[in-house]
Amino acid sequence: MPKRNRELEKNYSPDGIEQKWYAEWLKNNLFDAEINPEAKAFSIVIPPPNVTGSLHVGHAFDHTFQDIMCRAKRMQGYNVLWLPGTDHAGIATQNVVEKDLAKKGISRHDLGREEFVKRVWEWRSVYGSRIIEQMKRLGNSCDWKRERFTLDEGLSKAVRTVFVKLYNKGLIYRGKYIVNWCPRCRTAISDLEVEYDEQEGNFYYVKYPLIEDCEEKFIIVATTRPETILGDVAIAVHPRSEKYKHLIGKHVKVPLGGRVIPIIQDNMVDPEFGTGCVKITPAHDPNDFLVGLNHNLEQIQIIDADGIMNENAGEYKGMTILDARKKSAEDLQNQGALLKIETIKHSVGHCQRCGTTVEPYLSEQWFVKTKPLAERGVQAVKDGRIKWTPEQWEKTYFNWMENIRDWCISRQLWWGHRIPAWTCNDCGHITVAEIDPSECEHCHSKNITQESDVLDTWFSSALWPFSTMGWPDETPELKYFYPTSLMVTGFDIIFFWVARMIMMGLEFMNDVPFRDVYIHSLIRDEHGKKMSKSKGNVIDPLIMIDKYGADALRMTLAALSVQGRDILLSSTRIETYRFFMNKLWNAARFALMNLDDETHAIDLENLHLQDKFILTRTQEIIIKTRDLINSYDIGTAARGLYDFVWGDLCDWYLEMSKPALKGDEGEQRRKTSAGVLEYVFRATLQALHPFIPFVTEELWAAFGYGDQFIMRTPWPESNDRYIFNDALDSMRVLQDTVRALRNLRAEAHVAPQQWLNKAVIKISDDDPSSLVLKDSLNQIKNLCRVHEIIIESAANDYGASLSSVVNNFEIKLPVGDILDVEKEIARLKQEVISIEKTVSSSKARLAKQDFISRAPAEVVEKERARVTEGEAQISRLKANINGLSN
RNA sequence: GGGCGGAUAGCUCAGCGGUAGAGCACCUGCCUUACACGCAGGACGCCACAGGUUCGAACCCUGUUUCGCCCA
Repeated sequence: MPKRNRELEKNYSPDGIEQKWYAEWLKNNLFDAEINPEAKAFSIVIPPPNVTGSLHVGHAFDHTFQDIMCRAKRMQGYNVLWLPGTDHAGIATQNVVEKDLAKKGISRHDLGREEFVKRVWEWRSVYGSRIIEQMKRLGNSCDWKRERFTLDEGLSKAVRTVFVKLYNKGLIYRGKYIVNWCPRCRTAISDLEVEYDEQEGNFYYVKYPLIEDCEEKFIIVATTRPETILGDVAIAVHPRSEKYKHLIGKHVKVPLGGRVIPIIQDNMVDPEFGTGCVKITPAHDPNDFLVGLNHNLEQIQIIDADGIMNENAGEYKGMTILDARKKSAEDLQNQGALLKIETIKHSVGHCQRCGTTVEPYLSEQWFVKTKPLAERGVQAVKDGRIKWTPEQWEKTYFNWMENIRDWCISRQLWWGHRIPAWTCNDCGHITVAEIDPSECEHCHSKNITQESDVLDTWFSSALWPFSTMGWPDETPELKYFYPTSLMVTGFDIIFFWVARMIMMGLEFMNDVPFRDVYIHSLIRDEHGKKMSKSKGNVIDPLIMIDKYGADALRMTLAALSVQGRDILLSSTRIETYRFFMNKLWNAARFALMNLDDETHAIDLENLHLQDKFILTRTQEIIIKTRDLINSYDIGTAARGLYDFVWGDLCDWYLEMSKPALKGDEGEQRRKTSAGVLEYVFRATLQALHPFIPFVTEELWAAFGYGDQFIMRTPWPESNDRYIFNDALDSMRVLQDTVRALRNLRAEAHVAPQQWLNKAVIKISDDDPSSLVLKDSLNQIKNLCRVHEIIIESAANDYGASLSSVVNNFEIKLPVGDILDVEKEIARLKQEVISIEKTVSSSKARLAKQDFISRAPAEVVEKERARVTEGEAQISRLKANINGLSN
């Protein structure tokens, strides 16, 4: 027998309650994944957040979505694994620790590699769990016992295995190429880690004097980077350029430095852009680099790794790029080589981590040859082995995968997976091995040195779906939970994670890493602006949780989520759902006040309209919510639950049940009503639980079901016996009637709490609505605060009345002297006009032969009914107007 | 330059072939013994523009305008 808690506070406060239940769930190991081949599995690996990070609202959304899925699937009988963890964020973490050291005046070079890495680990042990603790505040039901870190032992082993296998397959290579270089982080970064940004810049028109005797004395080249002129090795023109083709093969003098360089032809030149020819600086521009390779041009490096001009830059040596740019422009000006300067908008790359302008930099780096991997990745989606939601993102994925470029994976950092390659100082051979070798595999020299670079953090993230489950060992986890069921992430991360995980999963597991990908949109501020610390428009989820509770934040994020549109969040939005928690709380409080400690059977023979209505709606909502969650439409699911609880349950069902619950309709009715009430609340709390786990667990206990966690209950089953086909229609009749009557009250300025003596419903005896209304007479009285409702078909006169037409009947509210006749006539006339409008438009339709013959019969019928009903309403209204006029 | 998405009530968004919906904001009454974190009522929309398809279009098609985003 359930022991109800009838002592709920008047207002819900999440303080303490959320912490309490989270601790309880942990204590009872409710998040632990079970490996049980007898049962179906559902698994998600969390997209690992950066270990230096703190939970932002984007994470909160991403995690709320995953948590809803996991909690719902548990209730649906799956063994659920939600595997959490963080990534080691090479550049970011190294930056953080270096900044700390800098405060003490120490550089990482002072410490040396080994000591520095030790310090980073120390930092991680102190601060690395911050974001994990924050996830717990949100209510994440992750299996924390399986928490992983991309740099932990197991994952490092996986990284090494993958590196060696790819290298042996020829899919990893080393070479000197132009890469994106961040001079501040002093490392190469991948294409994906560069963010482009339109900037105003100068376009310098520079004269390069021709050496050979020609008609013209010089050729004009436009460039945004005059300082790189020092590294020019050629001028390129389009082979079919009318303007320049006669100059191909001639030479020019570089205006700075005075070297003589050739004029070459290349298709890459856009004859329409700038002056129609370009200078070629292979060491400092990615396009020029390729041109340089094709034409066997020299690569003159003039800028060093710190973004400082080097010895090849002559008198510019030691200058920063910007100083050199300024000085070169001045020097060109002074020697008359600068024709003009225009301002142009061009896109400039910046380091995603620190914002520094990225330099194209020629250096020795390691790359993954991605094409063969990408082909399989494309195939897996085309085959339907991976399904994208929303589907449109497939295109983005295909587009990237089909135009994929090799991935620069080496980073000139100390924090990360050190590349397992050793160069022989004697023969130059590179030994790549899973276990640190003691000699060169080629010449057996012991004089070998390990590569100092580490791997891109995302290299290890790409392995996350299987490395976290123990790969390369064959573990029961892999067998049971791989491929994972779902990957949930934002579209900004499709390439970083999703695409690379797919490639690596197919290559090493020979199967996709996840069956479904759900891509959600980004959260922006209330004005649609991207949240950023510098703009100061960041909504901190932890502050929101403190203020409104995790449930309110979760429900907000869930309800606002729509496919294919950014989510605009503001704290007033969260407040709305905070109010919803209170509404639910008070509805439960009301229920508890009206339930005894027994659970009563629902006597199907003893149900009233409101019972049938809410039972029917409950069946709908549990099915609909389940299906919507399973199709990842949590927004519609959350909004549906909100409307159900606030509208159907609180506004109508609870209000209508009050008399029966009080015992006004006898003991049998009280018991049955209590049975319905309890049943509905159980199902409602269960359906809400994945969205708002804390308050539902608290209320579940308050209802006296504390011997079992709601979290571990099965999803409510729908029951056909609780579906009453005409209950919803009947309810609509009742609702229309009540609204009309309330409207009349408001019209007459009757205070809400004031009881009126009498209202009259004029309805024909054979109208089916008549029975509905008669059956619910008590409810109507209560909802409208009228002592007596007369339902009759006769035309009795009750004196001066306000009136309203509803469907095929009429409501009159006798108000006597207080009736403002003129105002009432005006109101009724207004009503006539509006009904006439719809009637005439319906008539116009019905007059068209095409409509009658082509539209479905039911549509035509509906139109006819509209006319009949409308005309009847008009004549009633007119009769009332006449009555008042006399 | 290529691709994607949006344009619906003052704001934020649902709806996506059968005469427009919610929340917030606004206006009018109310502390009616679950809830003022509330209740009841109200006002507010040529559904961006122009064509087309259809008996019928906010919804489908084609253009245009405009605002975002991604890729080069």
